[in-house]
Amino acid sequence: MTGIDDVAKLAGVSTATVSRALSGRGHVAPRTREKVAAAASQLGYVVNADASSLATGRTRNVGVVVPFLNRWFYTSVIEGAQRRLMQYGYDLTLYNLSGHDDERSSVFEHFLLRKRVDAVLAVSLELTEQEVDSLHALGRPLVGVGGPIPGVPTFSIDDVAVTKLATEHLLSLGHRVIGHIGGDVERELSFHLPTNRRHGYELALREAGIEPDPALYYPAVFTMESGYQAAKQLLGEPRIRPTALVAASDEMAIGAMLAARDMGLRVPGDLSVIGIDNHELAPFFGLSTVDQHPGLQGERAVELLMEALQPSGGADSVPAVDQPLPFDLIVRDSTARVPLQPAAVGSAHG
Amino acid sequence: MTGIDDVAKLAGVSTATVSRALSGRGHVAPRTREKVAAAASQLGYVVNADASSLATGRTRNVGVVVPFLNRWFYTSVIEGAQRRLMQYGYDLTLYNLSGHDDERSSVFEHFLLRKRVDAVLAVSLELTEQEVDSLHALGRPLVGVGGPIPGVPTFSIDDVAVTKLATEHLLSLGHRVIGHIGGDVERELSFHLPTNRRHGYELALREAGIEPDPALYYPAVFTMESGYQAAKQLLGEPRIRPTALVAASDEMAIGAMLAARDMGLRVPGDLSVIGIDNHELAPFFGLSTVDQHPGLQGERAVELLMEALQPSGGADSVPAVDQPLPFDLIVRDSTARVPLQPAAVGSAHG
DNA sequence: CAGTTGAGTGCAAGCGCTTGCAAACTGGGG
DNA sequence: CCCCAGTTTGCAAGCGCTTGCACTCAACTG
Repeated sequence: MTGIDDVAKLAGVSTATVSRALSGRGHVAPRTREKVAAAASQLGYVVNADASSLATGRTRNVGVVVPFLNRWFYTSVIEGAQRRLMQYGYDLTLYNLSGHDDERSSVFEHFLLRKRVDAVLAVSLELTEQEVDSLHALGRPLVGVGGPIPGVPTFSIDDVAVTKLATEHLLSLGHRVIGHIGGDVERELSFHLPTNRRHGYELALREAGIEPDPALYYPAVFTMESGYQAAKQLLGEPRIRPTALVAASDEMAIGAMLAARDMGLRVPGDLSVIGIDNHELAPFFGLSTVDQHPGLQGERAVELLMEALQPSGGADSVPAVDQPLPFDLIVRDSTARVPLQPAAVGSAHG
Repeated sequence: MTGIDDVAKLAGVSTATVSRALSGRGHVAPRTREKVAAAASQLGYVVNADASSLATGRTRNVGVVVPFLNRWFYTSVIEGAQRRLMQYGYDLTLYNLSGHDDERSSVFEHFLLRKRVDAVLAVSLELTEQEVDSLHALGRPLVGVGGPIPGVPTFSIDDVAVTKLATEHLLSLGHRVIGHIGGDVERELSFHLPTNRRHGYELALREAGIEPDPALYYPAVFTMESGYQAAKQLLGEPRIRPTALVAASDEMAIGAMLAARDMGLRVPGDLSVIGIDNHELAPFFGLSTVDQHPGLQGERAVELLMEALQPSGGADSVPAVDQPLPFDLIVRDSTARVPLQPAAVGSAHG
């Protein structure tokens, strides 16, 4: 393995100069820099990350912790984060918490704390105060995505506003009986997201002068199948028949569309459906939705992390507040004007 | 930050003993070991990974390289790999190649080569000889998953056999006119996978005495939407009407099921559909498929990597051959006996 | 022209851990 | 009681890089 000494020898300078020339730190004469660069590339020299880390205390590596991996949202965030990290010359070490609880503590105690990473990005994780403290104790910046964490700078979309927007879209199309398929509050994984989304739905209704009917809400678990079943319940109820459904995620919304179809309802002819996410399948199903740009969330989080890693200011240079992220209504084919009531058909056409 | 010296002082021994006691290498008296362990946990000491790596040359970190992240197969492999790595006490550094080509060379030149990882797991990647060489030059074991790489130990499923099995399932149900939705050969990303799967399909037919009809094949790109469109083409052709479809992936198969439904065909009443993967959505859609256990693939790959990392034997201790992986036919609701021909209905019931 | 400044470079002391070597100790056999 | 083999421990030399400090030298300043 070629080391810095080999390069120094070939370039006819000291290792100190090689280090400075290659890292760009300190003063090096342009000609010297060229000589060093030439020698390095001739030898195929790449700096040993461990030695460098040991000497500097910086690893150029950030840890990304996710509660699940096999979900579109998380992989999108990771992808965005990775894209940016690579531009900054950083590696990404992945910690996946899916599985048992002991895996979680294991991650925190043995992996993250080993000084392996310069910073940590927590995706949709509600960290305990203790976990936040242990991370802070290491002097490692920590940024969250997907929801607010007390004492930690985070990025998240305003779940209330997002669902409110989706619901308002339906209201603007004339819908008045709007159902909601939301996350099961009992098993809220993160940030009261299901609750917030339900609040947004109810808020929009109330502002439109409609009192939310509990019978129009059905809990589900953020999967297509669960959305399917929830929709069947909601649509099968003969006493209250919604003309539109807002689902707390696109996967649930797609499940609802399939359920509607299986029940002989046309979307959007008989039923409008809107989701939240802009999942990769949304275009295929023609699903109207609210895009929450998860890739962007990852990118922004990394940018903040990099800022916090600047020596100027230190870990406290970024305020520990939650920053709202943009979201956009995307109207496709699953939402339309409210169907004319049977009774009204004649008059409308007459 | 507490270091090994602090622990040594507290335990009343030398740093050498602490190191040996904590790592389990070398002889340490049981009582000493206990004292050290107590001291370490009292101080919350965790070994500095960089220093340890520098001293030993081992990083306890493996690099996992994937061509895409946002695909069920890849995340499943990663999840499996991560699970095992964590058990071995290893970290997983993720390199995602999706995006531009320069990202790919960047990964190889600047990231992987920085001695950051002890070993590399390449998922569904056709590496160039040069890339393999540069990895080998580092003395880092390399294992592949998802297809054979010359000179590299790999795990992969036998794509020919898998599709053959799926097709034979259909044949055993009496189907004789079976269509195939396969990957587009023009844009084969990895390992001639689409071609192999098509071969398996054709092989099964030939063994059953049926000559494959090119008109029954339609290329697609492994997405639900693409499968949907391919199925529409295949099913819309009035001259040859398949009674069954084998798709090279579950996502395409699901797209095909939706297409069939949109065309007024019942699955499996009028059309049987089978996919390959056992995608997480397969159960919901009742899709018959062939499970290829991607999580297991990741786990097995890690096990092989760990074996190759054993000092006994070195990087050459594992033979550079492709090992086949198990796969299982999973019959759900999308496949059934071939529908009785209209002409045969009377006679059958008569 | 002496004094000041700053660029450019090298020396060498770490960074925190591992491990070869040797010393110290233990116990059993002759 | 001495010697030998085996066990337990400590010393100290790295691992490959970074960087404070000191030095040289050229370009300015007044």
